[in-house]
Amino acid sequence: MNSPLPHTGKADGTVGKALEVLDSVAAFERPVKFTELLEQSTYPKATLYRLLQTLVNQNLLSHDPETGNYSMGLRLIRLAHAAWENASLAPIARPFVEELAAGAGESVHLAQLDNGQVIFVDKLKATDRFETLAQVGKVAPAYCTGVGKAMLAYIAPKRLDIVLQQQSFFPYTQATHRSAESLLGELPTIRESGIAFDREEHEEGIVSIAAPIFISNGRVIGALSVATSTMRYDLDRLTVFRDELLSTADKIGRQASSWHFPG
Amino acid sequence: MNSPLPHTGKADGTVGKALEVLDSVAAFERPVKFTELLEQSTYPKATLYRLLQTLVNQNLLSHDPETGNYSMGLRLIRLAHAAWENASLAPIARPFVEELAAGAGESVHLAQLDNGQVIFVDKLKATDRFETLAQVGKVAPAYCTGVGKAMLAYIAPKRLDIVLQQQSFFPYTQATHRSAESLLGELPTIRESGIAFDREEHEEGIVSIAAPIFISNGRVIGALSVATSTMRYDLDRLTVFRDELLSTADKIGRQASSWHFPG
DNA sequence: GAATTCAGTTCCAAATACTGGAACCGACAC
DNA sequence: GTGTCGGTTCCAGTATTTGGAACTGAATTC
Repeated sequence: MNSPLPHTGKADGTVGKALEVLDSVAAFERPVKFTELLEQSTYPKATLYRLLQTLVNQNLLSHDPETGNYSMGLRLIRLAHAAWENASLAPIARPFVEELAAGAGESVHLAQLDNGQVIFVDKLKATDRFETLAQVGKVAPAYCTGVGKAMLAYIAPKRLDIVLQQQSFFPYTQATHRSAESLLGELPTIRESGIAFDREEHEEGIVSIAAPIFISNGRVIGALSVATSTMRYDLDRLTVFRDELLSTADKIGRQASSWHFPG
Repeated sequence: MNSPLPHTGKADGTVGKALEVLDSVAAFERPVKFTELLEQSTYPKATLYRLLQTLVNQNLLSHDPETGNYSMGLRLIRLAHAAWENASLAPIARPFVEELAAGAGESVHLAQLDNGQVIFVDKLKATDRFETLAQVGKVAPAYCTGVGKAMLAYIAPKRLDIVLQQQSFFPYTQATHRSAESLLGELPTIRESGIAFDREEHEEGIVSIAAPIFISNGRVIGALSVATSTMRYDLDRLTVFRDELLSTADKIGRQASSWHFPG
């Protein structure tokens, strides 16, 4: 479906290896056979086999004996529910996000940074009745999304260095930043205005206006954006959302602080 | 928040142990300190410490150095997205579920069986605009929910034995089955009608009518229910949903079969 | 302000689990 | 019947994990 996945660094211990395999199953985005995994893997047959077996035992993968296919396991969904409920910004932010979405009449995205990637923890679209949750958990690159850049503009310099390493700078569109330098050039502007734009950098025809969310000690913990299509709003007109967006981001930050949000 | 969690059997290898720890963090449903985990754990201090460290490295947990709290990691959400997208029934069933929800004007739940527990992979409520996804990933006992019993009625006898072991038979309400025998007594009735009822067995005031979903080889892969409150429908009147429910379950099953759904 | 706790972290030799080459198995094809 | 190709199992060598005990540093008591 899409391009180069920046891959996690060190695989410490067996657990790391198992997760690496789990990721590689996830990357296929469909049920996958042993052999397919094998040729894609650095591990020898026997090792991979045992790793898969462990994952299946643990219900992190499921294995259909009839077809020999491996697919993702339901235990992940259970675990993620716990993560979403009490470690993501989403439940705290929910009411504010709803309000913003209703007012704006466009999609609102709530994102956090995970390992140099943007991960969407909530998405709401005022119009569609049902659309939503197919999207939660989706990831996107940080360097070419509004929410991503909004967060990068404010993270600690040493963390920024690490995160920059993890960016692929794959040129999704004409407007995509192609290098760390190019991206770094934009960050001061973002800091000045407190707002980041996605100028069709990730997907042709999609633009967004994003704001960072801060916790009381000054750290960024997430970002919020209003995204829309160039069919309905051009870039300049996106600023109509600016004030609402900033005030919502602020409210979420306050709420998170009073909840002792981890970060 | 609720009662006894039936706990996974064997912890094979390091991966199993790590996941056990991960589960125990999840069970707290809030950020948790090292010590709290320690007293709850069977592992010695040093071991638990290293296990936690590994999980944090792997982004399955996050650790706030200021407060010393551990909480669930965002990587789980990313992984779960993959699981939800291509290993759960939800994306396949979505359109049918929407239709049913719209027609019924009540909540529709789509569930699968994981390790003897019911896990909700989708929930829709026709009325609320936003409610939904806080619920996806939630688990419930199989022995006292409509969807759970609908599935139990059709799984292979040897698998049923295992699953029965995993039930706690905790008496949530007056109507809850208190033993395997009691539960087994109901299953033939379910098989005759192709429909299972939740008669306020899990929660006072909540009732549901549920139907199993079969794949072409005859195996149950999930269940679908319409749930409502006794304020609006009493048990008998729930049967108004029967035909729609059965036909939707059937459509989902067909669709899943043609997609070579794992199971 | 020295003495005592206590949470959290590090050490290290012993115990254990993981590794991967090679051999094996069963199904299908030729 | 023989060959090939997924997939699974064996087993000795090796790398990881283990956990008692000792350490650190911050907070609490005396």
